[in-house]
Amino acid sequence: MQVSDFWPQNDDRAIHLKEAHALVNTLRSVPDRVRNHRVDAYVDNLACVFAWENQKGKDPQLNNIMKELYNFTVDFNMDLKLIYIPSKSNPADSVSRNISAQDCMLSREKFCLVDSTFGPHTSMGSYLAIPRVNGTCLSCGGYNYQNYRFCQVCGEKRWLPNEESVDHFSLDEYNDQKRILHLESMISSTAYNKKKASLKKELDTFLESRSKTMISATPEDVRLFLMFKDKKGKTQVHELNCPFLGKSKKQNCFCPTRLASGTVSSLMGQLKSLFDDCGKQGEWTEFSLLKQGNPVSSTVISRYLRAIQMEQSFAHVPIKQAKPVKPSGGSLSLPWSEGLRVSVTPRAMPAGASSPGRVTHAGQWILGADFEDQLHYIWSSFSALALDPGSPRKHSIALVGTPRWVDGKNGESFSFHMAQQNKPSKSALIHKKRKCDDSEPCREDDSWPRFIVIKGTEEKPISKISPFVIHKQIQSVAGTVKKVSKMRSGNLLVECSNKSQSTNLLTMSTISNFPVSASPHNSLNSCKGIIRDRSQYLGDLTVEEIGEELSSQGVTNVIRFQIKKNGNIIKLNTYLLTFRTPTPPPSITLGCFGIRVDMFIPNPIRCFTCQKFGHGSKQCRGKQRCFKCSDEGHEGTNCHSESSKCVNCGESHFSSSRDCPVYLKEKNIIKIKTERNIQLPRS
DNA sequence: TTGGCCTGAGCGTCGTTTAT
DNA sequence: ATAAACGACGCTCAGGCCAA
Repeated sequence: MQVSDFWPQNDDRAIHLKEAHALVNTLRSVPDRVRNHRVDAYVDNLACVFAWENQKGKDPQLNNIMKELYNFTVDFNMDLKLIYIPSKSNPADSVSRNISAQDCMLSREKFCLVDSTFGPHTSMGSYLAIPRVNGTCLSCGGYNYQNYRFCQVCGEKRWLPNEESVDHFSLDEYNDQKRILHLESMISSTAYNKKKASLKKELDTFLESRSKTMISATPEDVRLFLMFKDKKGKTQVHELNCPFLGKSKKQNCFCPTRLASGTVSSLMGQLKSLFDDCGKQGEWTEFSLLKQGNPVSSTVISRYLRAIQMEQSFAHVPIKQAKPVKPSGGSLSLPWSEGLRVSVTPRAMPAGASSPGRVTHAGQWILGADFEDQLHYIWSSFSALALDPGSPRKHSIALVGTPRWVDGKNGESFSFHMAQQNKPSKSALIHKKRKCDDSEPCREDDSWPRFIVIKGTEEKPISKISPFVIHKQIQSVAGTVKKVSKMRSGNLLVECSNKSQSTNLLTMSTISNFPVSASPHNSLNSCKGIIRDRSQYLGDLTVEEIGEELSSQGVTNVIRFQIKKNGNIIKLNTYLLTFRTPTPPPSITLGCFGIRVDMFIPNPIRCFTCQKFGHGSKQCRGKQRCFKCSDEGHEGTNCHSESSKCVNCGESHFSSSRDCPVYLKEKNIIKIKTERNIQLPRS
């Protein structure tokens, strides 16, 4: 029901008086609806709201209207509550800004001018300010201006004595209507519109079953409709442990069939268009008092689509129709992220071009700091193949992930783009895909972050959120995880059992409407290992070259140990490798030679200022002590004492001694920490 | 043959960067 | 400061494919 009225043009009262008066008039116009009721009225004027709430105001005129309003509520036994709504969110406001019928009227002077210039004319009826006179319609008996060709009351064509007069305003309504219908039918006869009409019918039926219409539908209704459609899909989405993972066509397994993510996206487009057509346009305003806009524009729906896309990318759903990829001159202009899934079929590797350590397998997950190198390699090898005229062109590259990067040093999230003008895309799907050759199953690798840190915000740290809510949220996002513990910083440390849990947790952005961020743990997801190249397979290769060769075996960084002897730097045959897995592999291959990998147990850090273990001099808050005599106030280089005393154990040896019992104890703690991959306090 | 699923091409819009 | 160029993205639509 819509009630509307207009103020006289000469009403120059202040807007708050008009608003208050309008409220009184509105209530008066619907007495039966408000009598004996509690009424919430949305008003876009704060002065009115405050005057009513406080039962007084500064403006006597406003107070008079409020008294009138009060009397009305008493007479009608009504409990009235005024709620403020900003003008831009107030649907009634937009109506009041529309052109009214009165606005469309010609003034008497303008009408006479038009009439004298163009002669007698038709239609417009009540939209003209001139009275209808001189002439009665034979059909309805209504009064008309004598030369009108059509009755101003019923629209019937009238016989006129002067048919020859020129009528510029007359329309060939019949033929125009016919043409409009023809044009309309052309539009509605297209396949797309037929589909849309069919979809609308289906949506109407669905909404009817929920006692809703398109006008009252919410994003939740739309999501339920999409889920209803989802059940009719024919794309089989395999579980991660299904042997048919990555296979196309229907397989003989119990994995569910769903709508392809592209179809869901297409459906969303059609639904959005349908809601637009019925007047529900613009962004969905979930948090305003009056929910309005297009429900398909809601974040509920876009998150649903993202989830579907993610689910199907994890399930390696192959793309049915494929198009060739055109490499853009070798320049890498892809947004990158942590946790991208790279899907490259083995045939994408040009024969002979891939060195043994660099083959990227289908379904491989690229994580962490070596991402850039790997992506460069994939892209260059792929480009090389695509540019090769003899290429069988049956390979694919697909990168799917979330554009987010976590700084390994500071643990901060920031967006990143390389060789890219614009910001990285929000879309998870980064590059077009080509037809997957499913002759070879996709291989899972285990380089996914097992330990995820979930941080709250300063306003709402994790500790302020109910543990039950946290538990439920983690359950809903990732299922039953291996372990959840609280870190000393107050953040949550979640240990995942499988890759999908890890990936799902990394997408978590809220817990109970409070923003949180999830990122891989900085140290627990990687480890270090030692290789001793006694046979000198590696010769004089640089660490960069070695790192590149070993990257496919999970190596993200290589450091070669060296010592200083007589002022000369001597390179040792011991290498420190960083792996992107929580534990190092027992061995790796250097080309065709296997070599054992030992756990790297770092030496305890001793502070050069206070000589205590566990921190460096940069973080030291203690006083300067001598490593020789343990006295305060001077360094060991300036020590003239003949006796020695350890700062840590008090025995007569230098604080730097490797035989110090405190040093040995520290070393043992670090060994336990490293071997069990646990945090220092627990070890 | 028909209807529905599925995907990619094309187009328009918007935001950002670069050139003038 | 402004225009042009560029890329990302959303939406529309057509056509291939497949099952009933």
